[in-house]
Amino acid sequence: MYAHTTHGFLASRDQHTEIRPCRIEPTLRLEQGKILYHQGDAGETIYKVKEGVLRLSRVTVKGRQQVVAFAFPGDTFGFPVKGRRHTDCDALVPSRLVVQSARMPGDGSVRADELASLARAALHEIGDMQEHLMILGRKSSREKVAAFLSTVSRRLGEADGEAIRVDLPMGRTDIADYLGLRTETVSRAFTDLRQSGIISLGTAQSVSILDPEALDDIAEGD
Amino acid sequence: MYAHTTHGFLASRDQHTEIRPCRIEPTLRLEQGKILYHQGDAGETIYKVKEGVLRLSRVTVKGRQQVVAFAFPGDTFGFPVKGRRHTDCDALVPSRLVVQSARMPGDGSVRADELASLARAALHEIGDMQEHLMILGRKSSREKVAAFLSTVSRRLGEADGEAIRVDLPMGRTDIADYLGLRTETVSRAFTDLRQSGIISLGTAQSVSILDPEALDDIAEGD
DNA sequence: CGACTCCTTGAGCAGCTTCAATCGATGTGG
DNA sequence: CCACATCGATTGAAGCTGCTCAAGGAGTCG
Repeated sequence: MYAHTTHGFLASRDQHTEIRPCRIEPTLRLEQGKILYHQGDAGETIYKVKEGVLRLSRVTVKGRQQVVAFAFPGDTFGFPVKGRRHTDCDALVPSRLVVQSARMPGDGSVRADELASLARAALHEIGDMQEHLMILGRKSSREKVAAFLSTVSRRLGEADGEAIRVDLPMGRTDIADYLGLRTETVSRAFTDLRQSGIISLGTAQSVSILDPEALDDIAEGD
Repeated sequence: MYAHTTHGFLASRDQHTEIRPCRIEPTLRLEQGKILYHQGDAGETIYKVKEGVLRLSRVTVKGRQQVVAFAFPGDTFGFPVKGRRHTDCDALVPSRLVVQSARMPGDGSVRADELASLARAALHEIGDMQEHLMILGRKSSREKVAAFLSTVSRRLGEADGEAIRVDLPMGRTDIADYLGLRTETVSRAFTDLRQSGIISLGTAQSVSILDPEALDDIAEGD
């Protein structure tokens, strides 16, 4: 079970779900496992993660899942294309989100700074997805897992002397579906990295990265 | 040599970003093989393809290439992240581009409709990249090549009775680098599809899709 | 404690890659 | 005009990586 880390996340006074009309940025609470939206849903909003981790995924005809992205605190996600969601989205851990408009001019009054914020976030998202493409297309299983751990540790990790501790909010299946692998292969890669002395595992979820530099070397080493 | 089709695209991706005749939209010509920009270059513009095909790619430390995307007529590409290009870009065939600003508010005066056009194109790009992720993560070589041919035929193909004829502007190596495969594997997939009677090959570049429906079935069949 | 879920490990197999040779189209020089 | 060189595409054979199927271990919760 995921023990939520309390460090570093933005604190908010408002713990309520209700949308207050006087506020520009209504927040939303999402319990673990709850679905925010489905692929194909109509939607004109985007979300910014205040706390928690979300999973964006698509399911294929044959029932296999591709995790398109994980959304960490600070990330903006949910960009609709032609007013439709292109992925499913659910919460891996209890999460809090800020809801923002993603309406285009012509649909009504849109503020320029809102639009710019949307554009900037979308551009950032494109950069992230290109990284993901590099991982999927050009890496071995070991390299993929190393790259994944490196990224996650930068987003969720806590310094622990030389090491970095991370409490993974997602299971092996999610990691596999993100990297285009099977859970068995991910598990073997974890074991491999552990036996190389690069990481250590408390539970399966709690990872210590003992040698971040070596991890990055493996991740880069296409 | 690639003979550019000047008419008869089966699909055009032109959004409602009509160029207004009163404004000066600078166009750019790019010869075959010429580089438009490199990864890491500073840039505040985006480009819309009027004619031709561009290749967006990134090179890894070990010299292998990942083709992130192909830009076909009607596509907008080149979104800078934090003012930097995230890929290399070069022309696979002689191309003509429309140059557009991608500056954000704060950098100067930016028109709302320009910004909205940028945002819309970026959102569209995200959708395309998600498709690419699905292809890279969850498909066999045969399925990847089928999905690729299906996409390209919709963008560049000319109807030919039941069949669709396509003149591929890219070589086997580019296709392989796009799909996360080796050229030999791509070649074998072409041969496979040919022997199944789904496609036929004039030269290696000129493909006829004899059974588009069967091709899509293979492409979907995760 | 026992049922459940998820992770790990093992063995065999399939698909993709690797290395190598051949073919075909194109271009060049004699 | 033909011989030859060149580059990309194709084909073959062998090896390796990741997948499949299967069993066992570890943590969780009733």
